[in-house]
Amino acid sequence: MTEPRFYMSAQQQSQSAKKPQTAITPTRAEDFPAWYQAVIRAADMAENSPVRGCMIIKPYGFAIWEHIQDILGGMIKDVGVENAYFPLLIPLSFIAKEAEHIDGFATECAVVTHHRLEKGPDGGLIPASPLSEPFVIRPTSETIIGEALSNWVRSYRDLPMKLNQWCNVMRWEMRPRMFLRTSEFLWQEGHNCFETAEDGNEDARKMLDVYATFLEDALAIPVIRGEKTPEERFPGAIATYTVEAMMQDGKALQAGTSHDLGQTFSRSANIRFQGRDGGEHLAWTTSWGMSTRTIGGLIMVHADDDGLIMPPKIAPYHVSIIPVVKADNEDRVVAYAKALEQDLKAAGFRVKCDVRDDRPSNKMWESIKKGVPVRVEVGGNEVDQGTVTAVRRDLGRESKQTLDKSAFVAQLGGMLDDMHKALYARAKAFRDERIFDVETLDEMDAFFGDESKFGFVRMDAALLADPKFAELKKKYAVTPRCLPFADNGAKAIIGKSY
RNA sequence: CGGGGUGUAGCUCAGUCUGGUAGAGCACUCGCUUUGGGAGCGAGGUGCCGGGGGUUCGAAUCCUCUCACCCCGACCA
Repeated sequence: MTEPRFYMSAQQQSQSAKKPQTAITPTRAEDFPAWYQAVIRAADMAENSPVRGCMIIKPYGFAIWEHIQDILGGMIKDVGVENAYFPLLIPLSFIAKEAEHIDGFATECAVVTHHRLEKGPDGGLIPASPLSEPFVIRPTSETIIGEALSNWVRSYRDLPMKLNQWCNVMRWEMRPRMFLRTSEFLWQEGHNCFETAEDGNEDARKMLDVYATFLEDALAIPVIRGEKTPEERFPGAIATYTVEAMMQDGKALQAGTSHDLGQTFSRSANIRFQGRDGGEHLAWTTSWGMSTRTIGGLIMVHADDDGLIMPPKIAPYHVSIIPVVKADNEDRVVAYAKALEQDLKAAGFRVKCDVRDDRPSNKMWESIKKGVPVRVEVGGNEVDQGTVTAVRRDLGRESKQTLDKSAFVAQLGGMLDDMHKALYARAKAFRDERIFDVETLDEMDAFFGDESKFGFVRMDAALLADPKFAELKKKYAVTPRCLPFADNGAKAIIGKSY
């Protein structure tokens, strides 16, 4: 890895020449996976727990998830879906009902087999009473929600029925990674139920659109919308739709999926209704989910060698205020900073006024590493002049400007909008420059074989059936990410993925 | 689940080959001087050397088992 493989503006490059020390070591170019872990720690988002594959999400990381819940949750309700909650434990017999489904999930299920602990001979505790039927800790809830729907759906007048739950799920992962693939993770899973095949398919596509809109408008992550190939489909689905994003190492991340389940689960769960024709029919269902993995994507799309960069709409804080005090002006500066905090809060912004007893420079670096969109410094000069000095995280110190306090409060919304657009544009340009159209599998071989190139290949979807594609897939550990809607299924996007 | 690597202070790591009283930088605590992109000087605290078992007079170091983390695969809505 000799050339810089990551996005750097000329400005950032000159900066790094001046200041080779980055807040995060190693840098993206040096060791991307280690950089990713370091960003999470530096921003105090999460850490590993005593339980393998299960992470502790710390307040700063969880605040991001809460904003995702607020925004995405609102969008889900806006399309007529209601929230509910279903059990964590699923009877083994439910999971076993659908053959293809259990084939897909069997290897990653955690199973609860006992319900009581007793003192063992060594004084330790041992599970004592076996359950008559083991439970599976939900890896997803199609089966148990299907069971409920079979009771709730009687007539075509009950349809559509649209449910969503925010919950944790467990999939026993062989290779866990913070946020990206943890054994326990948080998500929302939606389960909708319809009268006709057309209604179901239209819904699966609509919910994918909700995800795409959310990712682009709230997280500033550009996505490719498309359909998974049959091999990549959700077990039991007749079609799986996906939104794929490109990380700064050129790998793909599936940021949300939506499944047209046809009648697979209504058949196994017996979701029947009396139709307009008086006859009995199987319902058509969909399911769709987005998880805390998205937070990993957020990091890998936007963060830089100084740490996180938060898209303003889901940033835990829009602004951090850093008082720069001297011995003789501390009271005045702190009072000014707190007044500014109140003004900004009154204007609807999320603000952190950092009055801790610490050096201003340390507070600034913390703000940078946490990716707070706008950092405000107020000291004696600002107090005297009634101004604030503001810096945008994505642009760095070069963007430092001093504004009249009231003008700043009035302009902050616009600054945050601009930053959102800039993050999106930067990520989109990065991605678009790294999607390469190829005509043949030899060209695909040449692309993935070239160390200096990384990203996605786009090619004729018919090439997926060529036996040589299977060889290349194995050789480079790449997979078809999707058949983009934009090409009406004629093209396939190929890449490495998380 | 296969292959490889790493576990030593809050963090990054040296020390392990060749066994002999536990180390550095940063961070932390106190004091003074400082304060607009990671301050300076002085003083101070910090460890079941991942865990169990062994070899040895003596183990961070050697042997063995185990756990965790990281990487490459396999697997994976």
